Amino acid sequence: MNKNRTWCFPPVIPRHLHISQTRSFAATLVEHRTLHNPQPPQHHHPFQIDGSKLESQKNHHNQRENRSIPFSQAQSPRQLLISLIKSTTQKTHLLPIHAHILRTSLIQDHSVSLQFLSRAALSPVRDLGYSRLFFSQIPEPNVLQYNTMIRAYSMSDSPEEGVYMYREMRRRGLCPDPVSSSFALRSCIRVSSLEGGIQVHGRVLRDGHQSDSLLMTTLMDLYSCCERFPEARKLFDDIPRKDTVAWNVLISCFLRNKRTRDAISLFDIMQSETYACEPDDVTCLLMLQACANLNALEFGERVHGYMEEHGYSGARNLCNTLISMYSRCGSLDKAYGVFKGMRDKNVISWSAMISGFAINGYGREAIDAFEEMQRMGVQPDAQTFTGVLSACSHCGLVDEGMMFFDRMSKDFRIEPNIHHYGCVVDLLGRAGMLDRAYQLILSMNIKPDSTIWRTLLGACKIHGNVNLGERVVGHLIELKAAEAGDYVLLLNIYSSVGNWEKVKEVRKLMKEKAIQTTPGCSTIELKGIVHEFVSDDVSHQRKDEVYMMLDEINSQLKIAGYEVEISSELHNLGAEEKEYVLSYHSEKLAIAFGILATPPGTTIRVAKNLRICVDCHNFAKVLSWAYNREVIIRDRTRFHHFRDGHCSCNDYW
DNA sequence: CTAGGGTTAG
Repeated sequence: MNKNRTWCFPPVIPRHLHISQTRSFAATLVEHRTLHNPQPPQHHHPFQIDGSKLESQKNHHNQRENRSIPFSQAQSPRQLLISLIKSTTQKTHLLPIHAHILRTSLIQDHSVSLQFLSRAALSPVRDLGYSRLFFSQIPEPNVLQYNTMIRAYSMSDSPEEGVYMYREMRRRGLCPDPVSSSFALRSCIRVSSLEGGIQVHGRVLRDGHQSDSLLMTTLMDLYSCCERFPEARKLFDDIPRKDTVAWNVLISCFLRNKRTRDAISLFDIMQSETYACEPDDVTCLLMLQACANLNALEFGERVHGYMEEHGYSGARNLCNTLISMYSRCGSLDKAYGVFKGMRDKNVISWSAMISGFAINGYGREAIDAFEEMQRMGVQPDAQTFTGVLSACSHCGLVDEGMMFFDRMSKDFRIEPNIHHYGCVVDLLGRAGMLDRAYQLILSMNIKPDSTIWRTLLGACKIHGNVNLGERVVGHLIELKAAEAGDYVLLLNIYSSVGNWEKVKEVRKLMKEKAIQTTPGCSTIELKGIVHEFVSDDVSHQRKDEVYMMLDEINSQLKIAGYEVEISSELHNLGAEEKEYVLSYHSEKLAIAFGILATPPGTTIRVAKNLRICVDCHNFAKVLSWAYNREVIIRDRTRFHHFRDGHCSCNDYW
């Protein structure tokens, strides 16, 4: 309870403190405490008026002579020195104490030096060089003092020093306790050193600390950060009594390893009778992230409900995650509802809302929100601009986008990062200004990454620019980052201009390099369960019905005027073959399943891992009109809201 | 005589 109590002002520290003076100093502190203790009540509280600190300090000293200190509250000078150290917040206040400790040999007092060390090494002072100096003056540092140093290093810019100190304490014959190992592991995680972590793990086992659940969760974190999920899982299974945090760590392991569906399933498993573990706010946060990845709107709503029941729905970080989840699930109105209901919106809230508008195709609203946030006195940061610029690129607002890009560094002093450049390249590329986009990439003072080249390649595909497309693929190959999708894009560029020779060449190249194409995969959620389809999928339990339904839809849509779009996704197959391949794209299977399994009129929400193709885009457009269904498809980069034969996006027509 | 450790937002 008293942990949070702080002094109203930092006690004045005498320049040259001698041990004889410590007593009066101590008396000051005791008095200080009695003054601020609500019991017994003071008839006159000197600190109630703001800005009168100096004045009250004077009163305080004047009153000292008259005020008697109750004997029971008097403490030893040593303990008071510790309290004094604990209450310091600045390095300048530590210096005279340091001198005093050295002069009086109190440095040998482990408790005193530990307190001093943790003040100097951890926040708010956090001076590593200084604490290192102090540490070297301690004659025989003990485990706790080492731990403090390791902890400080693990949070610093040179975490590897933490591991070094961990080894050093062993050399000095000290046996690290679980806490030492846990801090050393943090250091390993920071530098993602799996070998270092495994060594610490080995020591942990030899020291017999394998039943320490806090240490085990840190180890899980290590393995999951180093992409060793099975090891992390094994550790979790061996924890005898798993608390909520242990579950949370497991969930975050699943999320980090892209096993989103498994992460979601843990929400119910942890609450089951076997484990009887209550999800907390962090669990909810992780669940919402999982929902956003999976487009699992219904499950997200369930988590939202759980949050409301358990009183977490007011937390700002959770609301921000809710905004992101709802908008990334294509439910912009719900996202906006949460946003509007928030009392204290920060940059993150505003940016989340702006990005939400952006991916759902509401460019104007995104820009309005950007203006509004500044009126509310919230300063945009780098990520806010990512949202604004992507809004402009998705909605084809070229002039506005360029203006924001310009103002970003000029008015807001934010240097463009790779994401900003990516948005602008996309913006220029879509608008057909391919050369300008190319020049922009060449002029960046950051090294272009594969994503940015891929963006330009996509624009080359839209505008059928063979020359630049080839150059861009060259850059990707140079970066050793060329993926299957890039070759497919190049292939499509060639076929869109009918260059079959080149198409053949690329195909051969892909075969030689044994490049595996990523299978298209679409998901649709029904009653909280996420169903997954890949092209030509035959694994779904209702596949026969789904295929039959798809055939029926195809014949209905043909009547409505839909034609299989052959010209742009041309591979040099026969026309019939082409039609066959295209008709079982994963998103079509998912949509067919949606029509099959939901009552008429229900909105169909599908998420796809790749970009939607022109044919499927047409398919969805006609279907939204013919079947009178709203269809919302989330592809790799954005949402397509289909209604009455139209789409919210301007990518295809 | 007591000290210190785990998950988490756009």
